[in-house]
Amino acid sequence: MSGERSKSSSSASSSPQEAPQPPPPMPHYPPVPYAGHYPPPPPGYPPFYAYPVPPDPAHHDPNAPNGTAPPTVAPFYMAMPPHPHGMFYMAMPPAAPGYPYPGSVPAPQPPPKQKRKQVKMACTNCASACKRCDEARPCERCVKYGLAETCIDGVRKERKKGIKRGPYKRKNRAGSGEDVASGVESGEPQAAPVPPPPPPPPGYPVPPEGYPFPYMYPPMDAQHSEGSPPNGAPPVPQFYPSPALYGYPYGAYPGAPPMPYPQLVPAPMAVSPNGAAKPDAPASVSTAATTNGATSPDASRGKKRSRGKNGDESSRAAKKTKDVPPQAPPQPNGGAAAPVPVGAADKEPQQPPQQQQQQQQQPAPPPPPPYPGHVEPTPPVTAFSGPEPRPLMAAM
DNA sequence: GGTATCGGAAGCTAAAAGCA
DNA sequence: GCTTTTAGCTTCCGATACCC
Repeated sequence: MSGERSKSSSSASSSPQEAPQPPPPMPHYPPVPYAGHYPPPPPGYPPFYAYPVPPDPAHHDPNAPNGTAPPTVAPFYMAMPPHPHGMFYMAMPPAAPGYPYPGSVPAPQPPPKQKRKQVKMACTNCASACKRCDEARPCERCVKYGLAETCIDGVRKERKKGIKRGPYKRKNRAGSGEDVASGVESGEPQAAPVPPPPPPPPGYPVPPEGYPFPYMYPPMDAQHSEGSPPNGAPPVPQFYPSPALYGYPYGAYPGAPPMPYPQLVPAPMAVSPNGAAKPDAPASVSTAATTNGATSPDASRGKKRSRGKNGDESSRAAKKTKDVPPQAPPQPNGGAAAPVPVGAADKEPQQPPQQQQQQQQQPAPPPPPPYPGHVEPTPPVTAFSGPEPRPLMAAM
């Protein structure tokens, strides 16, 4: 629907030195045929509507009890106030627990990863093989491979002493109100902090304080702008309280009190000094960006290894036990020197977020009515008596 | 199919630093 | 003293190679 959304939100970091440019023209999206799985909206319903993503059986909650079917969500209509023609800028709101993202983006709720347990001291056989050991002696693996008689504890290397360290930085403890640096130590599920609203796309003014995102902007292009003054004067930027305010996750939920559609609100003229949009930037916030050179867990996966036919313990022993070689089982095969491992060149390339666009092929609304210059109050969405209408945010 | 090899992330834990 | 942080060291996951 709002195909411009993803492009605009990420390009806001463009340098303010660039010359202001008009926003890209609003593309015309042909009406998408109805998907056919859901009943059509009733007559008179607001032009935007949507349905939840059908429950995906592949995404089974591992924490759910066995046999529990994934929750199903009844079809609902996504109400949206009539909006003006022109730029339609929306940013992705945070997810809320229990509700899927409407339409496109799956709510990122990875299952809690179980912490790896490791034994205090692995036996020499397991340690040399880098395999899981257990507390029993002989351990399970040694028994399996007939190494029970050599299954003994290794010797833990003594830690170096006298290592000087600089003054350590205090981490934030829960409730201390200090700098939030950790929080991961507590192990308790914490409410995800609401990210600050992203800046508007280049060329569009920053909304005034108190206007939550997503924002809707009327067109700034005076040539085909219905919201611009007729005398050729620059259009007055106006902000519209987000439709998301009237829907999930900002307040719409089954049983929520109805809220009226917003009125058009003039905003102070505060054109941002940024420049042109960069349409190639993805919309997703790159929280996974490693800024300190730390490698992500996945970055090392899938890496090809050249393995030197062992015998030469140099590489392994050099890494692991520089001075206390484990009592490794005899290696029968003689060894060619291990080639140097491949470098960082074979890191997995970043995957572009294409899934969003695919999932946006969803029930399409009829074209919105012409914008008359202001938003007329529309009956609340709860006045609709369709199949359990639920006002939802309109970011799709 | 199995085991061997091994890079490196994850985890453990003791030393160092900070605090009352 | 105790608590907290840091970092050295170990465990073992997971990928690949090799062998039967």
